Amino acid sequence: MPRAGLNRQVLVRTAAEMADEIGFSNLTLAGLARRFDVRLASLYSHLRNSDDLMTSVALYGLDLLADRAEEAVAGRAGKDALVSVANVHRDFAYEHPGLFEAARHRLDADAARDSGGARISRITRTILRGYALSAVEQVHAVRLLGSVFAGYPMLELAGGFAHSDPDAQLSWQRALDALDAALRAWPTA
Amino acid sequence: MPRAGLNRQVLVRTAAEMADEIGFSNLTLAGLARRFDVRLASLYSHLRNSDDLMTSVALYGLDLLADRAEEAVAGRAGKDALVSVANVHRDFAYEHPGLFEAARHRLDADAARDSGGARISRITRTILRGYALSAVEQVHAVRLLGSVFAGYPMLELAGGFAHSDPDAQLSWQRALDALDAALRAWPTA
DNA sequence: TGACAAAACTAATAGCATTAGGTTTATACC
DNA sequence: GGTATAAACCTAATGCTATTAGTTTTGTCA
Repeated sequence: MPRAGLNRQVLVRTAAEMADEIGFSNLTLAGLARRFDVRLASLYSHLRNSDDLMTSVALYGLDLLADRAEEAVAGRAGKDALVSVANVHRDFAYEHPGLFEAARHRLDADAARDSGGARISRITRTILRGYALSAVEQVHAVRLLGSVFAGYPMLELAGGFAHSDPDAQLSWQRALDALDAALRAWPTA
Repeated sequence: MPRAGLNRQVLVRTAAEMADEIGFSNLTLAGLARRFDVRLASLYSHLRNSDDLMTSVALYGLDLLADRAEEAVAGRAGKDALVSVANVHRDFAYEHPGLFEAARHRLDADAARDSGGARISRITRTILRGYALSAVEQVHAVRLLGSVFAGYPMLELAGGFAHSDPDAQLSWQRALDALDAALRAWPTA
């Protein structure tokens, strides 16, 4: 019988697809092994353990999101950049609910430092070049934006806004309008 | 040998404590049974299954949070109410990280409807009485506030803002200042 | 062709969840 | 006080996931 030809990258990418299909929290090594018609123990040639896979999927998701955010911000400024990057986050959550969930997987400090997460922070900061904020205030603003970029789609996917009257899409636009206004009139101490 | 004297409420309350100690995602029926020095199977006299426990803990957390938010908003208006309720969320996340995590556990539509989550939405809406927004715009604003109330502490606990230069507490105050400004100057279409 | 490393396997252990079915305990009633 | 009963708790068994140790197979390169 021929070999499956597994390697770390193929496993992580397939696990990422599975996470989007069944949810990151339902992802298992056993399920991944079944997907390749391979015995569970065989995966240990390529992965240290279960958490290694989960962490890798989380990092993969963060990188993918950072790539898209990078494209989205290129050549834009001000509200244009804000809306563009914000939509990348929300679209990503819809397209890749499993990876979006994975992105909240706890990373150790080392892994976190040079992850896509750190890149996303930097990208978010470039949005702010279109607004007049001091360096310190920029950090505050990045944190606020990050909260909304992560929090809004999370609540939306969790069904928090489900089928209630004003469309979630409209609320999202309003939220971005409000954030733009807040950034333009940023209250300095 | 005397009975443990278990019942659903005691189990859920203890599970809630355990969630805060070890994390909601590490909560297991087996661990709960050990806590009471009882066989795992015995729990099934009081709980339908594992998800029943998780859901119950989630609802317990939402109720507790809603109670605190209710107290916090009473007799306040405008920015005073905003800051007060916002701090309830953030303090809750620090005091009860497990329950805060549990609050994001997916609920079915029935359970969600009359959960503390729905109550929290209503409470958030009463904050807005201090600002001049139409009924529809209030819903948009509630969603924005909810995103920040959930998203900011989540990122903060996840270590997203960890030990980087401006204190997370200061960024939080700035975020609330900005939200207050955004609500006062809410951009209407 | 034969040696070697890596890939994949078998087998064993351990933990959690769940169900079926048997005991024990508290209690309510005679 | 004795006894019936429901509920609380138990044992036992099954199936799933994760992990490790040790073995066989396969591709490749000399």
